[in-house]
Amino acid sequence: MAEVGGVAVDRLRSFIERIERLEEEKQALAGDIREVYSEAKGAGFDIKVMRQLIKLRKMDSDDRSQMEAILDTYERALGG
Amino acid sequence: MAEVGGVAVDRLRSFIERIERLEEEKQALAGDIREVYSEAKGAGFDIKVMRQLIKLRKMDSDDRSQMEAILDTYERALGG
Amino acid sequence: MAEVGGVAVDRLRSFIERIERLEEEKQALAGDIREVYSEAKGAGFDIKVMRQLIKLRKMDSDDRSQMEAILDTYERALGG
Amino acid sequence: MAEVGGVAVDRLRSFIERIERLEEEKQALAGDIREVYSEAKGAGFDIKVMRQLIKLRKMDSDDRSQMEAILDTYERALGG
DNA sequence: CTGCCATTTTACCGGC
DNA sequence: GCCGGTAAAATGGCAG
Repeated sequence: MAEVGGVAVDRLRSFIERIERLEEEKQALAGDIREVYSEAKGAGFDIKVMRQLIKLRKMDSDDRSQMEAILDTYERALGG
Repeated sequence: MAEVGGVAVDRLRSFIERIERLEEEKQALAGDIREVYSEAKGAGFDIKVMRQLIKLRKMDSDDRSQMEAILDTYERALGG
Repeated sequence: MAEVGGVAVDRLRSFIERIERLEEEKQALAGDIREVYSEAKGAGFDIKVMRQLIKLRKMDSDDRSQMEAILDTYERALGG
Repeated sequence: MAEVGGVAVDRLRSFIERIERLEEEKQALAGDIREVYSEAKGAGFDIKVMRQLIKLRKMDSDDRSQMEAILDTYERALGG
């Protein structure tokens, strides 16, 4: 029964299990993050503000990456 | 036939047609945008760079909005 | 800096501003669409099902056998 | 500025950095998952169908009548 | 035709 | 417990 309707069942199962394992780990991390927020809230911080700050910091680093990408493109264009 | 299975058919149809009309207009604008890019390309500009520039400008304005949101939140928190 | 690369900078700026203007309008329409969905939701319709209906209507001459999927969804929606 | 609001700023920074670190790890896992899908695609599997399978397996005791939808999709996939 | 990017859709989380 | 908004996933479209 290695093939059903032309599908390599074992291979498929293997891929799916790898993905499921990784998603479990991902969910665990999501849980950890929630805990940290919760802990911060307990320490008197405002979760909403924290999320906003983190978002802003991420935006800034995205800005920097984007700027670098543009410079790269320019360099390549001038070099070519 | 104003109701089928408890569904107000005419009302539903009306909503759907409004949405479809708006989406048509949206698609028309997407077409306009593509034309401008195309025109710019014809004038010798690099579309990829243009997209990057526009993205960066948008990020900057998002940054500003986000910063304002944080200040708002702080103000509300301090005022409360 | 109006003269870097000849008059190109001004030309580029003009293209970019045209695009940004068009994208603003596009976003405004997206907002209008969201509002209609919201209104429909308030009138008791199932937004998810509406989206599928609209998608189907767009297919038209395309593979209409997907209608089965919509019907299934309806059944589920009506049954729930 | 370490003393604004007492020691609070440093405490806040610590929480935020913990969260950012965890989110980085989460993103890394998301990347791993994408790679597995990509590998599966290279092996000839249909990613869209795989996603649905995984979704179904997660439901388990939940409304399993959705299995019909998956089966429909399979039929369509096998037919195409 | 393939990979990448934007948009759209779904799912989650905090607030009320 | 529900709703609204916000972040993640997934699909579709465009450029190369």
